[in-house]
Order: sequence, then structure tokens, then C-alpha cells
Amino acid sequence: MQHSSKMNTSDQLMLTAIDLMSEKGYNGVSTKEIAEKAGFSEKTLFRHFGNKRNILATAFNRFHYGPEMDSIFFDQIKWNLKADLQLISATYQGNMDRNRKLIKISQKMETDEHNELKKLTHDYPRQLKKYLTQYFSEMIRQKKVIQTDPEIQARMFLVMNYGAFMHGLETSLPEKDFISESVQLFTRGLSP
Amino acid sequence: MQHSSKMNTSDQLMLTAIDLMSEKGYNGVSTKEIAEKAGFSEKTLFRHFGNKRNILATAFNRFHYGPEMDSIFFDQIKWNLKADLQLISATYQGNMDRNRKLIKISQKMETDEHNELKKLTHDYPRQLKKYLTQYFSEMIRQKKVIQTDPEIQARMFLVMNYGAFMHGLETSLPEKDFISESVQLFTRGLSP
DNA sequence: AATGATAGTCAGTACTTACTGTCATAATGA
DNA sequence: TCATTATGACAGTAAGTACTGACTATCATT
Repeated sequence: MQHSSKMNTSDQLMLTAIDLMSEKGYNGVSTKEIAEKAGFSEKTLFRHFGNKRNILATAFNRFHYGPEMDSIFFDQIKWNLKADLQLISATYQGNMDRNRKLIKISQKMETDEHNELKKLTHDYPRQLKKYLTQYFSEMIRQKKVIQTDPEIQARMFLVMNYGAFMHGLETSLPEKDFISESVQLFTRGLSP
Repeated sequence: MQHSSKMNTSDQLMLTAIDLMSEKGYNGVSTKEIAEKAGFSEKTLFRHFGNKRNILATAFNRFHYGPEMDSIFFDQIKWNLKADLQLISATYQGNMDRNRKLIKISQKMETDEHNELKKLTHDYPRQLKKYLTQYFSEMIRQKKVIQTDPEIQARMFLVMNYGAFMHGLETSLPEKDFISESVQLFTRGLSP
């Protein structure tokens, strides 16, 4: 028995499942492998979770990080393009990084799979896009940004951040200077 | 027997495998399912390919589209930032779109999996980045682009195009106006 | 000591999967 | 017509997988 005294059985099983599934996908990992790697018997795994599916669902609910954009758009925006985009980008990347393993699992799932993991790659970004569109709209009104379609700019900003994150995920290399340089580009490209 | 008279057995099997694997991942599709969906017996599938792995390897060799960037960077560049970026972006997106199913399969594979599919997501982009870095370097020399790190700008351009492609892949929605708008942004952001 | 909670071992069930061998049939081309 | 090629059906092998039941052992608490 090699159990850590700081973490309970369920957590250990779930974290191990997340690790393994993010590498091999849901179908590529057996309940036996999860249990062994976590240091428990397969029987114990089933006692705690009932079935394989429930390991992932419970792990998601337990360990994912929700979006942190509400407080930003309501409390921290300074209406300075550069500073704001810096903050938004840093927050987005930080949040995505914290969820990176769950995102990887989601990616490797069946395309038509309907599960909560999709929140990370669909619902949250959609919400962020809405906020960002409103932000650009107001910046245009204040004439701090050139006259342009706010929704398109929001999409561009998100797509660039998303691409940087995904690229980093696949190469396991951090995107050095990405945030400051991308914000520079957007600031130069959008300032009147 | 419902065989199309225009396509041979191997091709039908391989294209079916690509379709199914791009939806469900390699591990999520059985040889039985591939054969049935293609309208052949499982026995026939094994006659043609020997084992499951070889279906995918052969399909990749048969159906993937290689990078088309050589001719662009050697023959079609006009040394006009907007026109060039438009061409590069359109070519990149077109190429990625043609490979979209194989890219999806690659994504769903084990992270440490070493296979030819990685060419699409690693080797080709790396090559493109090299060309693009050289392009920006020369544009800087000609003073058609502001003084900046050419490699970083190349990375940014790629990351944005990559993000747009991946986002379109996941949402099954084309990124409307992406190319023209992103090229606008880069042109405004990089022009002296 | 008795009890409850938790975990492990073992054997098993039912099903799935990749793959194989054998035989029969149909289609095609010379 | 005949030989060759390609395919299907069927039965099977060996291994893997998710999951279950029964039983045992250990530890903490009362």
C-alpha cells in the first residue's frame, strides 16, 4: 500500500485518471491501469465510482477551473487597450493552462460526444467572446479603437490566443513572449 | 454487395477508416465497424491491409496533402505585405482543410504516439515557419515592415491561422472573413 | 471483544477486439 | 470454357475490458 497521507483515495484515483486519459485518451486507458498507477486495486476504483464514465465526470466536477472573466470585465477593465488586452490574454492563458489536461481529454473524445468537458472548449469561450465583443464595441464608441466590427476583432483575439494555447499544448513548449507580442500587434493594428 | 464501380476496395476501406477515425479516434473504431460501413467483410479488410495499424498508415500515404509552400515562397511572393499574407493564409487554410480529417485523427492519438500523421501538425508547420521568418526578415530589410523580431511575427501569424483552423474544426463552422480580417490586422500592425 | 469502514485478492462473467484458417461462390479475363 | 482473382461466411483463437460477487484482512472506534 503506497498511499499518500495527504490525499484521499478518490482524489488520487481521479487525478491519475486525468493524467492517463490526457495522454492516451479515454478509450486508451483501462480501469485496471488507472487503479494500478494510483496504487489501488481495481475493485476499490469501482467501489468509489461505480463505472468508468463516472470517474471522468466526477473528476471534471472536482478539478476543473471555471472561467474567471466576470470579475475582469466588471471590475478590472481600465479602458486602455494595451493594458486590458494584456490582462484578458494573461487570464485566458492562465485559465486554459490550469485546465490543460481536461482540455486534452476533451479533444481526444468522440466528436459528437456530449459531455461536460465541452464546457471548456465551447461554453466558456462563447461567453468570453460575448464580453470581448462588448468591450471592443465600447472602445470603438470611445474612439480608442478604429472603426471596425467588434465581433470580428473579438473573434480574432480569441482565435489567436486559442491557437497559441493549442500549439503550446501540442509541442509542450511555452509560447515565449506570446502575450506581450500579440497585444502589441493588436494595439498597433487597432489604435486610431 | 454494394460496391461503387468507380472506386476500388482498398480506397473505400481506407476512406471509411479515415471518416470513422476522425470522429471516434483510432481506438474508438473497430476493424469490424470499418469493414461493415465500407460494405465489405472484415476478412477482406485484413486481406488488404494485414492489420489495423496498416490501414491508417496506408491511408495517410495515399490521401494526405503535402505542404504547398515551396512554390509560393519561391515563385509567387510579390513583396507586398497584404497581398503576400493573403496568399500565404489562403494556401495554409486550404491545405489544412484538405487534411482536416487526418489532422483530427492525429489529435485524438496518444500524445507520445510517433507516427507519420505528426508530419501534418509538426513538420509542415515548422517548415512554413522557417519560410515565413525569412520572408519577414527580408520585408524588414526592405523597410516594408517595422523593425521587429521576424521569427516572433512568423509565429504569431501561424498561431493565429492555426487557431482559426482548429476552432473551425471543432465548431464545424467556417471562420467567416478570417483571412481578410486577420491580414488587415497584421498589415495595419506591421506597416511602418 | 465487537463492530464498522475500507481496502485487497481472487475468480469469474459477458462481451469486445484484432486477427486467422477454411471453404464456397462469383466475377473476370484469356 | 477454364483458370485466376477477389470476396463473403463462418468458426474460431487469444487477449483485453468493464464490471461483479465473495471472502479476507486491517484499522479505528466504542
